[in-house]
Amino acid sequence: MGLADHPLTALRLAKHQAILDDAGYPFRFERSHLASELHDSHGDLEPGTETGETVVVAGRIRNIRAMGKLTFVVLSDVSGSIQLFVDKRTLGEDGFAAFADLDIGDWVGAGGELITTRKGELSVRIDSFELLTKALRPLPDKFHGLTDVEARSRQRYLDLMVNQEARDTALVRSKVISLFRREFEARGYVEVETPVLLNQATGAMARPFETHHNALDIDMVLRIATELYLKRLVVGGLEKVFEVGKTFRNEGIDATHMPEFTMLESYEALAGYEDIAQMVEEMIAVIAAEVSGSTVLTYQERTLDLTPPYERRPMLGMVNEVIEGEVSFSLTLPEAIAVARGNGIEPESHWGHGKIIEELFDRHVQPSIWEPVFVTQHPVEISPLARKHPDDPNVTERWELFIAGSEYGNAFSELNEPLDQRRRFEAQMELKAAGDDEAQEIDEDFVRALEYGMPPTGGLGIGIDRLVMLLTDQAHIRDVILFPTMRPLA
RNA sequence: GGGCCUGUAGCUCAAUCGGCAGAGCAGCGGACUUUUAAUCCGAAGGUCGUGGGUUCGAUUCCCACCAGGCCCA
Repeated sequence: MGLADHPLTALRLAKHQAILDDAGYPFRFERSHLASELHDSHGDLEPGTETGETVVVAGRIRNIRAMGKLTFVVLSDVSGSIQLFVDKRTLGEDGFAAFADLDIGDWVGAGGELITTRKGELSVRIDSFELLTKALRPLPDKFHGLTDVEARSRQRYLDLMVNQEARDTALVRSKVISLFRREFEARGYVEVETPVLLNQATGAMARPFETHHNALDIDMVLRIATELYLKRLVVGGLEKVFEVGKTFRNEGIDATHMPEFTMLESYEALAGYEDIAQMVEEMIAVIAAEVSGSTVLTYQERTLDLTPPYERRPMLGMVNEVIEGEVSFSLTLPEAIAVARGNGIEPESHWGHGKIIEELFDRHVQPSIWEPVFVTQHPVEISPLARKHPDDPNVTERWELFIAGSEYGNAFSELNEPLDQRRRFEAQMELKAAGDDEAQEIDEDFVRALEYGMPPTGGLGIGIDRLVMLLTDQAHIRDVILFPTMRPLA
């Protein structure tokens, strides 16, 4: 149905067409003040004040209260809103009649004296105005707004227009990324960009999106991590690099997963995993304090303390604290499988001790974590890019940061010994052959890079979306991503 | 993948144990120079998600499909 066919839009369209047929719309407009600037500088005026100060504001009409020869308008801009006091005496007969043609949703620029009304509301008593853009469609309900989850995601522009929370979340997200950049740069890191389009998906265990390059006539995949490319840069001598960008994993969608998400990865030559842990807890504390004013915040109605230091606890110990029986690397595989089954997990044929321990952790430990904890010493079997722990060759120098039941970061002392890296890749390929479709493939050029010598290096990955969820008290990843992946309509 | 739930006017929501589908806001006409979701009067506005089936008659019952949500694996 076209705009002309609907009673709510036909009249707006006719007004719009009349403007197009006449002088058209302005290309630019000079505004003297944002709404918030006026409130900040004139917050405490007595009712009935005439400041004598002339200001020019611009924004979208959010509400109109017309009472005969006087109209009150709520005009909102990026900073907030300001009331227009539109009276026939000031604006004149013709201007007042023209103003009556405006609709809620229109963009308007207006100038006049800054006053307060009898009730004390700061207002611009306008003596001139200009329609900047006509809204051809009506805005959502001025009181109830837009609440339908689907509509809010599909038409994010409407969500942003009418829901303050949507705007706040978008701004916090921007701020978080900006602060990470500031923090990394302050530590001497340089921001780099690595390829999104690859011949091979490496650096994580996940299924990639597949695509095709026409000119080269080759199949390609979208990256599932930036890890191996960033480490090539450390080999190249850049020493401290980070990248923040979109990563893609061909998986389902739920409260904490989106196929397209934003990951931050960093690599620092000469650093170990504990150095990275200290850096991360510092950064999270700084960012939380800057965006929410405190390192103690409320998430989903529970208090959460992000004040460092965070606990460090080995994964195996946490698992054995809560499961029936005890799992360890000294068990035979059948014994380990029996422990898994005794705890409600049916191991797949390609699982070893390490995978069993991880599954026990995911099922029985992770959901009950609330305060931040660095879970350390992941099994080698599930950590093909991490360096083995000097005290225990079954586990690695690795941690994952868990908060409120979810994973927020992953870091390790990077495996830099090329012969071991090749063996680890080969073990992954055996898993793949055994039916693990998320096992990694060998990246020959990455191994070759290691053969030129990578210094001891501490690496990190942080899921930006989830961190923003935490800092904005959002329960769903779709609410921190401006345009979440959705099925097309029809 | 399995289970449960939702889809009705632009928005937010009702209702119909199967018989002409309702309200508030928005919009339209009118009154009003101090409103704050303004108020008052009036007249409008619907592919009841889509397609089948049952029935004299379906928004309502049944089936399939589409989109979304919640829980589980």
